[in-house]
Amino acid sequence: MSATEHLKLLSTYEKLLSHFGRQGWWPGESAFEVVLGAILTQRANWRNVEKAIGNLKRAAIMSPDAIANASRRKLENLLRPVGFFRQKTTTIRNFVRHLIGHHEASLDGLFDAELGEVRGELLSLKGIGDETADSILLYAGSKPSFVVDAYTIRIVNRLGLTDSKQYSRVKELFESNLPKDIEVYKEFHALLVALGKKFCKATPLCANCPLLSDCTFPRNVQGNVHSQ
DNA sequence: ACCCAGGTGGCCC
DNA sequence: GGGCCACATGGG
Repeated sequence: MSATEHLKLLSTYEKLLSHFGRQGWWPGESAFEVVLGAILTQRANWRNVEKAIGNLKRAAIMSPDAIANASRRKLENLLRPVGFFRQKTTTIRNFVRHLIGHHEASLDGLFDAELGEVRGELLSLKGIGDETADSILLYAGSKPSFVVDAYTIRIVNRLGLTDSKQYSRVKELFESNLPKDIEVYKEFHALLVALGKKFCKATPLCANCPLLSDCTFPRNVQGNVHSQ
């Protein structure tokens, strides 16, 4: 990546921060709740994730042990609002069983290893892929692992920073061009999601987009309201 | 009646 | 590596 593009990435962060303000991610009262949210939000609206987490809290099932002791059917019913609830129930049960079996039910125990090692451990659990692993590492474990999502890829593609759609490539783009700062990683990802939700859908709503002048997305296509 | 949401894994070539 | 599919609920 050229020096110009390096600066473009940094200025993108500054522009998003001044436009949207601090996002303060991840929403959640505890590290364990962040882990659950990271799994539950896979291809799901956050509103529905909040419902499911509310269901767990009301049922007093918010610890690794409580989840391990709950029946599959009980969990599935509580998690129903997020969609893909059978898969996510399996993933969450696998996660807490791993935590109990290998780390005495302690998240600190899980995170008490090198980033790459913990990442590999998370990825070995079925249902936890790149984005979920990185969300857990960054927002629950405070480890410097940049989180890439569909919006992130779409946005850097449209900014002309890369044409790659590969998770690992885009992650590397951010990690090799940003200061290795947990707060920057946390905030940048949250800001990209804020931008994505508001302006960078499949059919973009470009009017008032704070990055309009940096965008290389083809103009004058149907649905694209880039100003002439 | 559509379309989409802060993905993942399996299978195919 | 890329393309396609199932997984499932709820809001616009």
